[in-house]
Amino acid sequence: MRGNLFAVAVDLVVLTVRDAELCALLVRRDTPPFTGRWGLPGGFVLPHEDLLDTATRRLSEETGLALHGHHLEQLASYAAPDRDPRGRVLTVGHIAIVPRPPEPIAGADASGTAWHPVAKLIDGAAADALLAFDHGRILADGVERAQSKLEYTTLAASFCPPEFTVTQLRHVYEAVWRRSLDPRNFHRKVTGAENFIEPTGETAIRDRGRPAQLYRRGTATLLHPPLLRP
Amino acid sequence: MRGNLFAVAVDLVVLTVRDAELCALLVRRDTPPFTGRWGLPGGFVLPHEDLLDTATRRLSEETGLALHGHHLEQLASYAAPDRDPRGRVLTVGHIAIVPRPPEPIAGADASGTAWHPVAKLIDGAAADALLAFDHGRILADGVERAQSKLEYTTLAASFCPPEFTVTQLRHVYEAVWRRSLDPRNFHRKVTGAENFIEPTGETAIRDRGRPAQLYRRGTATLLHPPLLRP
DNA sequence: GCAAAAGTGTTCTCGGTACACCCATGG
DNA sequence: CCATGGGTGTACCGAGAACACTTTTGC
Repeated sequence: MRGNLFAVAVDLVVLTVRDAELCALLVRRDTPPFTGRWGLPGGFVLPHEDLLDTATRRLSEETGLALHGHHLEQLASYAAPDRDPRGRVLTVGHIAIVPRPPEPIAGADASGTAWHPVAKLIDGAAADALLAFDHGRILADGVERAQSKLEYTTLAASFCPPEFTVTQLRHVYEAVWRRSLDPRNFHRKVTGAENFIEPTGETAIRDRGRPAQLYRRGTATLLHPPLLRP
Repeated sequence: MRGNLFAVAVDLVVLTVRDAELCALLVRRDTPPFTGRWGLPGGFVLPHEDLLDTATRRLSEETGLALHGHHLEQLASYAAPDRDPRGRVLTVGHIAIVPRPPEPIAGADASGTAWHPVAKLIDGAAADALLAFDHGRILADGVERAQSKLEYTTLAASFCPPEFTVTQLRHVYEAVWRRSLDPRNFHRKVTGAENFIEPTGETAIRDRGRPAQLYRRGTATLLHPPLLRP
């Protein structure tokens, strides 16, 4: 068909919120190229796999978390001729959103697998050079996608455990957007949005202050009306 | 590195507005597979090319239009194992926006190259089966992307010639969204948006009615505030 | 009772919609 | 002067921001 062929890989921007910070999962590379540098989890697409199959498989292999209910979507493809010193490799970036997982990461097949706050990886002056390959760019694109999808979809709930409070949900928005929001207006907006979250009837146990109502994810995927960044 | 390699192609959803309809450029295939069927223009990525290079080259080869100022962006990648009967082919879909071009299409290297209204290609019951490969899906994704980008970017101006009237711009919105808009409110919104369009000082010649002010594209790429679909 | 956090009500303002109205041209 | 389309003014309405206020718990 054509003489010039590509290896095709999938890379994952796996995002979660820990301690009020948006974090990405990185693996320390133990083989060339870029040995010793941090990079995105990922791997090559096998003969029978579609792209999301590969992404799902690698996510479970590297985090030990099966993808039940976790959000996973394609981001963009990267294929600059010189992006991999080994030869022509096209990678399809994906973003995955997971609730804060138990630690250490169970079942990970890479020894050096850790969560890193994205702020330092993106804002820094020489941020591009911190990660292997063009993973700094892919990470930045993934974070931007997540930030904008919080506005008009219910993606934020994917960062939360099955049952959560409105305040927890607000902390997700604040961590991803890196802005603080008015708790009172936020409360009204998310409880007013159609099928964004639905009350369980239970309340959360707290050390002090009024107990908060618990909610679970609703059926909506699009937000009407959207929650725009200030 | 890995035994399983892919051919990598680029496919183009080239959009324009003709006679108040959103149209896509299709080519009639004269080689297998899908001989005789319509498909998106596109081609394989050459060894030295990045994805946008291939897209730019194929756009100019198939439409005769150089990409000066035309909008071109990546859409998504498609790599289902059975999407091409010849073997494993990954294609990176792109969308290109062009002003209404002179006809017939000059310099096209494919004899059967024609504009088709997208409505019939997408709405129809068996719309998926009309085009070669998974091009029906790629086209639908491209149209959806264009529709949503009209809301929060200045993309609509890319459908217009260098100088245009507010009414022409409104016809773009109406064709892409397939909704009619209030001409008076539309006028105020687009002339009020920062750096969306700027007046040339000239007026358009009309057969009847008050002459319209001419505008050119402004410097903004994002729309503040956005123009939301009703 | 007091502190702390959840949740509600009220006011102001701004952007969207609907639509009446005026302007500039050809015939 | 009339038809036609370009462009402006205005009144209403709903959503967002700011913030005072009430509720429910632990100590």
